[in-house]
Amino acid sequence: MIRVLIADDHKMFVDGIESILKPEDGIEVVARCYNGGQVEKLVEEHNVDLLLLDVNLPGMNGIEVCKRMQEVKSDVKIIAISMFNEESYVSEILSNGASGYVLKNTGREELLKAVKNVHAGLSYFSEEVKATIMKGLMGQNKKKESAKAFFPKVSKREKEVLALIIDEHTTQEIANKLFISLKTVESHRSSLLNKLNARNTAGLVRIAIENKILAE
Amino acid sequence: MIRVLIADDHKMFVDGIESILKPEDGIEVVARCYNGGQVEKLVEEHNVDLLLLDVNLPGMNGIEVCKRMQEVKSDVKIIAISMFNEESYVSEILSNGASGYVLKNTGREELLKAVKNVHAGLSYFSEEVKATIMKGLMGQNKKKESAKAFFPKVSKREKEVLALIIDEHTTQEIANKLFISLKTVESHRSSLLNKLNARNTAGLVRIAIENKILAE
DNA sequence: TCGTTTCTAAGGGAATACCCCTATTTTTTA
DNA sequence: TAAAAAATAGGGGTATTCCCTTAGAAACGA
Repeated sequence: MIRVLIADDHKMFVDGIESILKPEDGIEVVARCYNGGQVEKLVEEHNVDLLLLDVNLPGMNGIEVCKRMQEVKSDVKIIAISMFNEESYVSEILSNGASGYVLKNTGREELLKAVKNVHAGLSYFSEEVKATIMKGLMGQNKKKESAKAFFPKVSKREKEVLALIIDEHTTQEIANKLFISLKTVESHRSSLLNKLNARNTAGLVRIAIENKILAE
Repeated sequence: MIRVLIADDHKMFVDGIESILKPEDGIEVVARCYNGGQVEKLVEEHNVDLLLLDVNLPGMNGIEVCKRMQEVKSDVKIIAISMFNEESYVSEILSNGASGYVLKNTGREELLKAVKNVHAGLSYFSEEVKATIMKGLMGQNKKKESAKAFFPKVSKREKEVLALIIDEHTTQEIANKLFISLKTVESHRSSLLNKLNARNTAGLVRIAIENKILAE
């Protein structure tokens, strides 16, 4: 018997899910709630196996609930449900412990399949959700390039120096490693500060990492 | 007519793809090659619309070829083909311009669908590939946590100081902002260097960002 | 309440980074 | 082939970080 808790602030929707799951053998809806804060308590009280969790809950949202569940009761499986097919929601909640993600326009058969799959230790995602993620993956590069363009290009030697700075080497150590003078390395550091618009080493490292300067 | 170039170092495999595509109306294999270096030249010479590209090519690998194509001929569509359903390969090549990713065990119908979809401006991925990516998304969190555990916990005040360091403030500026003495901030810096096992500011910033110390 | 951690702070000194300037040689690119 | 960019390097000085040691007060957990 799969013991299910439904958490969604739209009552009509909770009823809808329940009416789909109720006739099914082997599935029992043991509780329902309309905000995130109650989830933890109900999971304990009703010995819940699987949580159908709305991503956009009032109060404590779905992502926070997921994190909390991982900490206190990581054996409860979670399927995220959402109105929105948003890449950021999907990746956020999946990396915080959800095993499935279905959209609210999902039909009866698909929902049942999701519940059974996830309970069996597998994962389940709507086709649309998978498509969104793949699309996001493809888009990644373009955003980077537009952001990158704000910096004058960093030369090959500068990148070498930058890499060694990030790797915690001092100017003297860098000079020794590259067989050049201390003053030359200082020169490169100075250019880097200018080009990346940094005030000091801390900024240099942060900007270099955030903009993946070394990965070009 | 879709003008196709096949790039794969296994001749038998190239022949296989060609035999699938050849009988098809509207598709023509205009060239084939067995290493990455030749791709650019052949694409120009044969006015190629779509490139079927092996990810693991000798010499210049598929990912590099993709990057190059985006720079010099971004209207050529690319479908990546690979023996391996590896998350890193998939995300890498997709963020570098490929519109599809199919595995080498893909059947005739699926390959044709991929070619037609991608040529029409859509994308195409094998089911197994989509599953791999989703699985990868789910796994992200666990790795982070295990890495985090290696550090002693950073106190609240230390995090404030760390944040300001990363934001390019000097010790004096931080002291002023937090209404504490210069020496106190130095003390916090010193503890941070110890706790995060860093040699200097550069390391502090890198380690803090890589391990998302401030996001806890 | 008692130990532990955290936050606070200091002196003093060595090491490192940052800034200004200039300048030659090599490499790249238009 | 001339101009531009990159790599090299110096002098001289200031600012900042880093290291060592010590230590009181506050907050916190058991």
